Amino acid sequence: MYVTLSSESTAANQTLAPSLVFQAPAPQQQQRSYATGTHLFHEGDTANHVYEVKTGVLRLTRVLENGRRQVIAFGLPGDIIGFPNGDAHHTDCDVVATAEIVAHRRSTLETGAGDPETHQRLLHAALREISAMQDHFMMLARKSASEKVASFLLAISNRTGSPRGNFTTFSLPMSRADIADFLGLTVETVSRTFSILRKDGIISLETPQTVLVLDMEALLDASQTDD
Amino acid sequence: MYVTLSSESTAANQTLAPSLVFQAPAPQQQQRSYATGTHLFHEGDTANHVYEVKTGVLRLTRVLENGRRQVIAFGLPGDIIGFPNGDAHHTDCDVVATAEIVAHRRSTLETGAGDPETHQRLLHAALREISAMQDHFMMLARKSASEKVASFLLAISNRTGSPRGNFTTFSLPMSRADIADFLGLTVETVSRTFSILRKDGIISLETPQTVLVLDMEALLDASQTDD
DNA sequence: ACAATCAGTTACAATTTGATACAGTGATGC
DNA sequence: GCATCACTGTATCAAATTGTAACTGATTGT
Repeated sequence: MYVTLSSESTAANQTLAPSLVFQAPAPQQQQRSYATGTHLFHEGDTANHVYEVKTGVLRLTRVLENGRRQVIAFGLPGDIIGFPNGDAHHTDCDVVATAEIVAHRRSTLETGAGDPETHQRLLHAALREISAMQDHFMMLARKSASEKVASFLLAISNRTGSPRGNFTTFSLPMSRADIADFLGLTVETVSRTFSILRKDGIISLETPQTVLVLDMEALLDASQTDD
Repeated sequence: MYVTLSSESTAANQTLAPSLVFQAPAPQQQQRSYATGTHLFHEGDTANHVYEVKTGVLRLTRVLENGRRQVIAFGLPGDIIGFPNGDAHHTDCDVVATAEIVAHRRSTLETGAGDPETHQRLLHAALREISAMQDHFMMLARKSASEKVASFLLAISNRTGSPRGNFTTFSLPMSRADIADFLGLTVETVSRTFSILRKDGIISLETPQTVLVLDMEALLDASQTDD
């Protein structure tokens, strides 16, 4: 049981989707490029595909009536996103940094028909997603602001960082507001925490969007124990 | 991308599970009863089954080294829990209130072999799980303490409540500490918030574990807008 | 019967985070 | 060139939540 926002049931007693019609073996799925700002789908759209990110960055968001927004996840290279609930997407999805994406038919996820190997791959991606989200729960609920920001930088660094001398550098294509809405903080708090990390000599910002990690060990500490 | 606690990859580039050996059609899965306090599995255990809750309440938890604990979810009747990541469970699972449970083989989730209908049902449960967890993100990150507690009571009420005159009543088999660790609060804050709801005439506690909702409308308001 | 323990509750102080306001910077457009 | 706008960073103050500690009532064991 989770505390869902609407009253829609999360129980297992909902009706099964009608079995899908047979489809001819899928042609080789093609990779397409999407520019920054492009919407891949909106909340409520019929979900025809799940998306595999090859390069670039996507952003999954949900918005409440009162304007409160949550960035559910960022889609980095290697991620598969857009898992549907029933027939519909339940988040919005935008491109944050120009992305190369492979779209897989939803039927490939739901039935093995035509491409059992990809079916398995997508199924396992969904299970891995559940596991990763469970970890993220702990982060949202049990970490302080500075731990959250440090953890975030560490995660991006591990996924997209490249070495520069003894240091590691990476870009943050998303805005401070996106980071705040992802971590459950305000922009001010995110900004404050970046400043502290700079003053402590742990990171350096070449531009607001370019991070240089000066002391990876300290960043790791900061992600686990509060200062 | 999520901010996972360890550095384990959440990317899609991990190796595929070896294809599973053929299994004879599953015999009718039997329902078993588990007493309060029983452990269904621990973090790291090999995952052989996923569990469908028929009656009772389960609790999924993760613990950090420093003692911080997160209750990931409660398993209420209708829920399917214990989705594995790779071969292993990534949470602990305990019985909070004596439960009747049907165990489904993991292979039924991962391959359709033997029981394609249950395979579909489990797959859809996993996708519904992802959606429900995304909603829960917003709750953990963007709701105040009182909104969280009200939302929680509302969710339990909707799932397990029974009418008593014009009111609704239900039991809370989990401790205040469990509720706090589920909502990302402290026990004191949970307790305080219960008291406020009582003083406002929204709920009444016959015992600390038995809730009577006196004003469902007000509880719904409290779950969405802070007082 | 009595002490010990534990869950829950309450009060108060301490701390963190959020809200507000404002300044600096770079991009865009007229 | 200059105004405008979006984004970022900083400081100050207010509000919410946590931490600490004390207290209650129920339960357990001796």
